[in-house]
Amino acid sequence: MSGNKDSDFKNPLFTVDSVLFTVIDKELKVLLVKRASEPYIGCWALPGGFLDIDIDHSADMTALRKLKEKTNVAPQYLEQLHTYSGLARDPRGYSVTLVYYALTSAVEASTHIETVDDAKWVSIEELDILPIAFDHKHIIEHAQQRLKQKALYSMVPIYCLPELFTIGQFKSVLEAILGKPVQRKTIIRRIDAADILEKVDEKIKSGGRLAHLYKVKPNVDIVNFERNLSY
Amino acid sequence: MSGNKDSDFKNPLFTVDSVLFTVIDKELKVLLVKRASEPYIGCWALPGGFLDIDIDHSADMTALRKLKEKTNVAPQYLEQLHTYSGLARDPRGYSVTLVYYALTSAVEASTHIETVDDAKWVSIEELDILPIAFDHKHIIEHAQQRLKQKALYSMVPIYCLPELFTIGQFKSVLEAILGKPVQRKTIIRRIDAADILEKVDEKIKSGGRLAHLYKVKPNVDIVNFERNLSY
DNA sequence: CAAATAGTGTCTTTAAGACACTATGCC
DNA sequence: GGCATAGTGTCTTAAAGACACTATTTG
Repeated sequence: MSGNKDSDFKNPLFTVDSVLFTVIDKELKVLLVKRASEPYIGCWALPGGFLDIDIDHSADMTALRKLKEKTNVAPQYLEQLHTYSGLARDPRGYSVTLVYYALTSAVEASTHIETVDDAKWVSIEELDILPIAFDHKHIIEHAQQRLKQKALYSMVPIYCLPELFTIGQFKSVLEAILGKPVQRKTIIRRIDAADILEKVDEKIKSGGRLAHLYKVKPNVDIVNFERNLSY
Repeated sequence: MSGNKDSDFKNPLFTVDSVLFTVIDKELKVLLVKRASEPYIGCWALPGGFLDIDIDHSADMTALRKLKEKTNVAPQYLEQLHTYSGLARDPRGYSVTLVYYALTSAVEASTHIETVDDAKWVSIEELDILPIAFDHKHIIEHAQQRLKQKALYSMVPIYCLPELFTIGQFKSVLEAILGKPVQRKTIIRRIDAADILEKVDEKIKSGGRLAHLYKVKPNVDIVNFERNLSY
């Protein structure tokens, strides 16, 4: 029953946050911003904020808008993770936070991030030594787990890559996400089966033999495979 | 950034709804309740309502509480589906609804439902001919799709079954969810591999040879398989 | 030529699909 | 016995893992 007569409820505060991932130097990174106000002032937190009903057609817009403020670009992939709620998560009172997870290519987003000092890419290991606000460390772990799962059965990790990329780069991204080696052969087979990438008529140097460049075909959907990579 | 100083935003109305599934007579059914007030008075809608910050420790509690009001039992399985938001979904204004999907065994829930006339099990085909409130038809389709996906790679459909059940019943549930036949052999292999069910020392008649009864082992987690059933 | 990375060939392994077969209960 | 459902055996098929092999580029 969406909505009732009796809307004179204490309505909880509703916010939207995002866990934006990318892979830099074969390491999985998360975008965090430094809090400028209490509580948790000076701590690092997920980018996000209040849904503005006048400009955000939906919560997706809120997530994109807040991410754009920090990175100056829209992430290549955005999906809802979970909605967290309760009294204990924020000292100011009962809160409800819709969290997204998102993927972007490092090159596009990083130019802008490097110019500001209240936002940075944080590697997963760094999370243990940085002060993280609210329950955001827990949320990031949850998001990482979900991304890992998604990497096992879909092509979504390509959205951590720039428009043109090589199989070797894709392999690095997958290995950063999964935390374990992946066979080149398996990746090639999946690229073949998914049929959502096309070879670009261009090659790039990579330390050895020149590598083919690939890009995502226009207007393709996410493809799920019937079989996972092994855990 | 969960929360800010400036909480003087027009906060959207936040509600929690659930898509409760079960399988009755080899048909997938959804629990709907008849709306008693405007808008969409007399139409059928998903059970749900406002989060009560005084009694709901989290949104999960809201979903469970509202479902218990209608069925008198807690569903065996509950998971977040998606959060829907926007201006167009409710004529009264901008709304944000966290939707869960849930599974229950028909026998436990149905006794109570049959005593009230504002709640009933609706089969998926019936959705086209019943008047459905808000965007709930779309939400149910989304939930059904997700349940289907989940049935391909996990054991969650067992939560549509009573405590003790046979492989034949499990097969019926799977087939109702997937809308296509499934091999008994495949189910048996999965039960074996998942190792979360145990044979009960009891058999039940089923029209032919007596069937073994199974139950879920205590304190087991959801198991995901590395390979899907085929689409 | 050596080192490095790109890309192929192919054998093994795992788990599902298909389907024939046996088993057991009720009429 | 005959029907219906339970349950097994086993061959086929699909796709990942392992890994050796060839190809191409730079130094």
